Amino acid sequence: MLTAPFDQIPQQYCRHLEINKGDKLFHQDNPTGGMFYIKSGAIVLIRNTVDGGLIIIHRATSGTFFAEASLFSARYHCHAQATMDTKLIEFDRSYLLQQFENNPSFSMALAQQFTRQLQQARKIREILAIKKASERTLVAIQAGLLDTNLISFAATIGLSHEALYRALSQLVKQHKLLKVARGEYRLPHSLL
Amino acid sequence: MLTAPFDQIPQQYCRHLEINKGDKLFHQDNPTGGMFYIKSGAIVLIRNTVDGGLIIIHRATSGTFFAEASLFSARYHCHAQATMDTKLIEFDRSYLLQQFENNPSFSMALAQQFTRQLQQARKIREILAIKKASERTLVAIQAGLLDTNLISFAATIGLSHEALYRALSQLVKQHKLLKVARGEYRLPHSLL
DNA sequence: CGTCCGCTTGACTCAGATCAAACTTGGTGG
DNA sequence: CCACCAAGTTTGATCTGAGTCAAGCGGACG
Repeated sequence: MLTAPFDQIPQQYCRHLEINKGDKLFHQDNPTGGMFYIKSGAIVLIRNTVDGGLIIIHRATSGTFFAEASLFSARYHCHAQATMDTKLIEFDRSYLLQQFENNPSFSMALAQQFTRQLQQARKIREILAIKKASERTLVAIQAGLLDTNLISFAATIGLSHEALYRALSQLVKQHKLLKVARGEYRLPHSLL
Repeated sequence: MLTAPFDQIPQQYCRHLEINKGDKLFHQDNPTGGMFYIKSGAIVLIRNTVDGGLIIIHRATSGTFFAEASLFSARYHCHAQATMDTKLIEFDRSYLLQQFENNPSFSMALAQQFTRQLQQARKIREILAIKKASERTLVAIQAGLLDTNLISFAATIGLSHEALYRALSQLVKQHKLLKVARGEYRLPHSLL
C-alpha cells in the first residue's frame, strides 16, 4: 500500500503501468520521465561495466520508489528492467516538484526515502568490501538482499554464481544457513 | 562557499567547529546531533566490517554535507574521522526539520543533495563490482575518487594497498596514467 | 639525526573466476 | 502424455590474480 502522503496524489498525475518479466522500463541516457513506485513485482537498475558485464546497482521491490534522480536530472543514468511481472505507478515529475513547493510533509517524506536508500547503498558498499565469499554471502542474506533467484543475487553481491553456490553449501555445512529446497535457503532462527 | 539556501541559516543554529587530522567527530551508535557541512578539509565515514577490517563508506570533502541520516534517525550508523585538519559547521537538527516545513527551496536543495549522494554511492557500487584491480583503479580515478593518499584510496575502492600500487604502475606502463611524482598520479589528457 | 609514515617491489599462497559438464525442473507444443 | 527445450542449480578441474607477509626506500618532522 502507498503510504501517506503519497497516497493522496491526484489520479491525473499518476500513470498506472503493468510490465512483464524481462521488459525494460527505460534505458540509460533516455530522457527522464517521472518517478516510479512499485505496487508489486521488482525492478532492477542495471549499468554496463567497462569490462563488458552488467552490474545491478539497485533492486527496487514492492512498496518502494525508484528513479529518484529523474526528479533533478535530464537523463537516466541506468537501465531499468523487470525481473518479474510488475505493476507500478509513474508520478509526474512536474507535479512532484510542485509538491516540494506546497507540501512540506511530502518533501520530508521523500527526503527520508532518499536517506534510507542512501543508507542501504552504503550498507551494500560495506558488504561488497567483505573479501571472503561465504561471509559476504551470509551478511548479504542477513541484510535481506536474497529475495530472488540465486544468479541475480550473485550479481548483486559481486560473486560468480558458482562461487555463490559453493559459499551457500559451505554455510549450510557450518549450520549457518538452512537449505529449504533446491535453490532456496533461509537463515536459522539463531541468526535472525 | 556555502550555496543558497544554506548560507541564509541564522548563526544561532550553526556551530562552527575545527577538528584536527585523526580526530573523531562521532562514533557509531552515538546519539545523532546535527547535520554537518565541510568548509575545508575532509571527513571519512567508516564502519567496522565483520572480518575485523575497516571500510570507508563515504568520504565527505570540502563543500559537501554529510550525516544526512541524522535528520531522521536517532543514532549514527558509522564513525566519522577527519583525514586532515577540518573546519565544519554543524546545523541544528530541529532547525533543519523546521525548515522543511517553511522553506520549500531549502527542502528541494537538500533533497537534491541526497539524490546526488545516492548516485555517487551507486557509482561506487558499480566500481566495486569491477574485478580487475587495474580497471577498477582507472575507473575510480576517472570518477574523481583519488584526492587523498594512496592507502585510504585503496580502502575506498576495496583493494589492498599493495595491489593498488601494482595496478597503478601497470596503468602507467600502459600509458593510461601519468606518474607525476612519488605517490602522485594524474590522468593523461586523452582520458580526461 | 632518528623515527614514523607512506610508498614500492618481490615471493608465495590460495580463494574465487572461468570453463566444462551433468542434472533438475517447468513449460511448450506436437 | 511424452519429447524437447530453456533456465536455473550443482559439482569438478584448472588457472589467474589479488591478498599476505616481508623487506627496503624516501620524505617529513621533531
